[in-house]
Amino acid sequence: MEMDHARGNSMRNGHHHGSATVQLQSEDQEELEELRRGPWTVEEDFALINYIAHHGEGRWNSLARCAGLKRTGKSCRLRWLNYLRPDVRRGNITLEEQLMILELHSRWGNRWSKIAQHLPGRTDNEIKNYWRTRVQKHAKQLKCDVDSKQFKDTMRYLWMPRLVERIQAAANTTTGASSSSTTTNTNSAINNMGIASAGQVVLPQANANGNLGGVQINPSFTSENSSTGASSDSFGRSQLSPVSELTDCYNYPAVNQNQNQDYLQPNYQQLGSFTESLISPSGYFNQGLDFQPMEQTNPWVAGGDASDNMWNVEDIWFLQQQFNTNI
DNA sequence: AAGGAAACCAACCGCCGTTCC
DNA sequence: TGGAACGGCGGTTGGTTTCCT
Repeated sequence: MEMDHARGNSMRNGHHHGSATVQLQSEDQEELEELRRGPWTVEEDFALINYIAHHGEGRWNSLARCAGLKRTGKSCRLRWLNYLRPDVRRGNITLEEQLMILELHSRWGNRWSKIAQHLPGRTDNEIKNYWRTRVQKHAKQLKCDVDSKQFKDTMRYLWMPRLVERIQAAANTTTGASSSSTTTNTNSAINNMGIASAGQVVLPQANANGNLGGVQINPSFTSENSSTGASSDSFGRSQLSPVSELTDCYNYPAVNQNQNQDYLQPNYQQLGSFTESLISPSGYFNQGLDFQPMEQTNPWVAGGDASDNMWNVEDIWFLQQQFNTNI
C-alpha cells in the first residue's frame, strides 16, 4: 500500500516521495504535517463517512483535520463526491447513459460536471473517463480528431441511432414482444428524442413548454446496469464497493436515502433540442449508407457488448473512406 | 503460457472563480 | 477592500487489469 503515487507537478518538478505520505512544512515551520496521498484505505473511508454522517459536509480542509484524516481537503472532497456519498452510482454506463452523454457532450463539450448533473449518480470523473476511454478510442480507430466535424457527425448520425436501436432491442428482449410498460416508455422516450431507429429521423413531439414529453426510462433492464459489489481495487487489496458494501453497512442518516429512486429513472427531458440537430448534415453518411443490411449481422444490435462494438469492420472501412475523401 | 499493448479508472494537478476574514 | 483560503472544474497521470498475439 505504501506506494509512490506522487504525480503531476510533483513529478514534473522532480519531487519524489518514497511513500504515500508527503512531508509538508507548515507556514511557521513549527511543525511538519504528514499528508497521505494515493489510494484511500478502508479505515480512511470509514473515518470520512463517519464524520460526514455526524457533522455533514462542510469546509473540507477543516473537515479533514477534524476527522483525523491526514489528507487534503480536496482529496477528501473528491473521495466523498466520487465514491463514498450514498447516491453515487457504480457499474457500467448503460446504453441510455451513453446516449445521454453523447448528446450532452455534443451540446456542451467537455463540461463534464454539467453533463454529470443530468446523469444522476454519475460523477464528472466517471463520465470523463468514459469519454476518454470509449469515445476517443473510436475517434482514434477512425484516424480522426474527436473534435472534428466528421467524428461528431458520425456520432450523431450513426452511433447514436444505433444506440437507440440497441436500447429498443434490449427492451424488447427483456420484456418479450409484449408491450410492457418498460418497452412502451422506452420507445416513447426515444421517439420523443427524435430517433426512431438507426438511420431514421422522426419529428419531435414537443409539448407546449418545449419539452419533449419528459418520459422517464428505467434503464435497469440492461445487463450492463450491474452494480458492482466487492471487488479488487487497482492495487490488489480487497476493495469494498463504496456503495454496495461500505456505505450500505453504514447506518446513514436519512439524507439521500430516497435518491436511489432517481438514478433508476434518468430523465430525458433535457434532450429537447436533440431532435432538430438530427436533421441530415452535410450528407456524409447518406450516400447509399443503408443501415438495415448491416444490422442483420451486427452484434452491436444483436446484443453483444455495446460499449466496445460501436462499429463493425464495414463501418470503419466505410467511414475511413469518407474521411479520406472529405479531408 | 508469456510478453506486450491497450484499456480502465482512481487520484492527482493547476487554474480560476467565489467566499471568508 | 484585498489577500488568503476554499471549492469546483477540466486535464493528466500512471498502476493495475484485461486483451491480444
